[in-house]
Amino acid sequence: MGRTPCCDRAAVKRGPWSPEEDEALRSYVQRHGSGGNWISMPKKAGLKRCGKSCRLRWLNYLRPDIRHGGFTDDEDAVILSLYTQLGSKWSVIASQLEGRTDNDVKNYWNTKLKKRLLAAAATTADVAAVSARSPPPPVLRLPAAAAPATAAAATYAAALFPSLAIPTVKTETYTIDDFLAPAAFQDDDRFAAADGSTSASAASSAASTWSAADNGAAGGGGEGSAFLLDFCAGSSGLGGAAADDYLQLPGGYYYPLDPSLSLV
DNA sequence: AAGAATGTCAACCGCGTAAGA
DNA sequence: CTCTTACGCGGTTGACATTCT
Repeated sequence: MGRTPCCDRAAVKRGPWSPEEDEALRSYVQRHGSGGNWISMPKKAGLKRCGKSCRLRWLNYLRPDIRHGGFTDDEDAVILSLYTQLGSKWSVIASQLEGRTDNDVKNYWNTKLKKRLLAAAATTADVAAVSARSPPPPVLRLPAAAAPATAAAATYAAALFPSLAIPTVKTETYTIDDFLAPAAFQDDDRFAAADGSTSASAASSAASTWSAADNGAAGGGGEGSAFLLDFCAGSSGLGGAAADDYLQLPGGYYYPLDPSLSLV
């Protein structure tokens, strides 16, 4: 039992697009747009393709404002920072990079940036020690219900890429039950809790109330406990900074553009 | 030179969800 | 309110290119 296919697979062409198909799609979309309906569009454009395939081809390759390859250091920093704060929200991350698609960012992360991160971790003794306690690498998985940015994750990224400015802003303190972190973070003294205690002590105090089943999004292999995280969210309490100083992200989150805005 | 291994990236799959009937 | 349809997204696959042995 599977989901009903969006189109008749036997009747549509699949695989790589030919230049002729590209031109047919490009000229149709430029003349008429998608018509608000990608499913019916291929037929109108004279293409034997699934509508989803057409949409993907247009969004990821044919759009005139697309840039491919050649990611800059600044883009690396944004990707790294947003990934550590938001996780694999590729569409959100890509929306902050002009001309980049979610597919491009995702591929770039999976094939290059992640490896650089691991390589950096391997050459940094203390970071490597953290990684060794909880392989795979300590990517923070955010609670599905709240998904706040995390200063701890940004701090970790800063430890790996000291030359990059990875800002965070603390606007509110949440209770220890609200946020969970991978085991790799929990007994590392560099990740201080908002109340001034270390994450280790915070984790220890909360250990009795946490279990792996409590939050499947917590990651870190299932072991571990909660710890208090600083985070940036919401439009109130941005420390008096102008709204223009922040990227507004879906869900009411804000990403500080100026490193000097770090309030943690 | 040839085959194997690895890297890259376009494309596909299927799920969640918004919108409309 | 329920059901259907289409869109958007993240995860995964597979073809092709490149590097290694």
